[in-house]
Amino acid sequence: MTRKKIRDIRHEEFIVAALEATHKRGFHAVTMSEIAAEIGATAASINYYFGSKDQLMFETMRHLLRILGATHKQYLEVALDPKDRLRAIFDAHFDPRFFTPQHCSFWVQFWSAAPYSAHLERLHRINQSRVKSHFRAELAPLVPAPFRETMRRILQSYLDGVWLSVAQADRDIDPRHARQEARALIELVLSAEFGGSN
Amino acid sequence: MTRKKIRDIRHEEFIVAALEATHKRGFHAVTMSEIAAEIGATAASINYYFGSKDQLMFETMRHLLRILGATHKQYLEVALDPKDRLRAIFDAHFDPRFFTPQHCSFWVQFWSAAPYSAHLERLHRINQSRVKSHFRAELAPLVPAPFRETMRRILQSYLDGVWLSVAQADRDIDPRHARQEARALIELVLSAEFGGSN
DNA sequence: AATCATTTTTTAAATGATCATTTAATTTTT
DNA sequence: AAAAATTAAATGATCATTTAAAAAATGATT
Repeated sequence: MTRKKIRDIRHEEFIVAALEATHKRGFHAVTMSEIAAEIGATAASINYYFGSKDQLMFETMRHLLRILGATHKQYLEVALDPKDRLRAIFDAHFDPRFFTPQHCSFWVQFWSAAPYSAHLERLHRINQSRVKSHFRAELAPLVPAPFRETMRRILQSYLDGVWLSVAQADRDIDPRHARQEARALIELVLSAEFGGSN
Repeated sequence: MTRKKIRDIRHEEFIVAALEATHKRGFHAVTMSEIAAEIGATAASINYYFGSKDQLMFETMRHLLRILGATHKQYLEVALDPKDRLRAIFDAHFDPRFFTPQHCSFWVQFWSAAPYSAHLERLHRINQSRVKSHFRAELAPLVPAPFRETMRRILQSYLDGVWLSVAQADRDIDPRHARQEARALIELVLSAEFGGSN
């Protein structure tokens, strides 16, 4: 059978611990000991498994990106038309598995810090261009080319902004509501009178 | 004459230095010495004038908020109709005096860190409720009550999101363009068919 | 089952580096 | 001369990381 290696178990445990501890104490303030304490371990063992604090944070973000990617894929599989495919991007980001206080805190703080670390910035660039091309592809059949980039930037900025709000807890976490609101924005964007007839 | 006190001169110099150094090195990574070096001073003098690093950062954010408030006021004074007043919020945020790489970096990183400090959080709450009530007031004559909060949250999230993008430098700083795009979004929001006819 | 050598995992303590802040003295201004 | 501004150096605290040793798991051999 697929008996899990200790290495894999700890890897996952520490990532969950990193998310929880970062949510509690902040991305920069959180210490190795605090993260380790979440699962009753010591700081040294984090280095045994991850090599460094930075690497743990890096792996934690990759973990989030994997969840996001898998969720997005699921939604795309059941999408019936172009509008569904556009919604799938928001549905994935606002899926209850992904859209949690812990994930939002980590997400926002990680990306804020990314411009100051070559290692993190690489991840940021990769993710950013991935999201950008998804949006472009889904908007292509829905929005005329001259307006497409404007609409894409509006949607992407909105998406980023929701996280910032949530991380700052001036808006409750409510995946269902976040989705509804995203759909309202999508309707606005698609109902725009694009230059011509009406 | 209004001869400036040394105290006031240094106060402003250090705030500019904090913005510049934070932009270069990151909100948490930046050191007192680096900030002081921006104006050829030493770390100790920051404490002489501000008492602590935290307090300097706090005062720096208040400085940004003062600029924003004054700019907003100017735009409101020349606004002719409700739509102009709504635009004024975005115009102020995207004014060239405010919408700079330095300010964006500081702004985003400061607010990301705010939930983890009682001192900073207070400032955040005050500012957040100020912006919220501005949006509510300006949307009141433009959007029917049942849709107003949704539209407000869309606009506010968008506003937050633009900063996040800019701080991450995957979008160039271009105040004129940012304004145009905000106006496009305002048009979308106001052209929505609110419930009734269709 | 039991033993023991080997490997893997874990930890306590040491290390070393970095900083914000304080202090006491010096320089500059008034 | 007195006050204000500035600094160099000391202080003390915090941490990530390393090291060396201990504990736990593994597995081969009886």
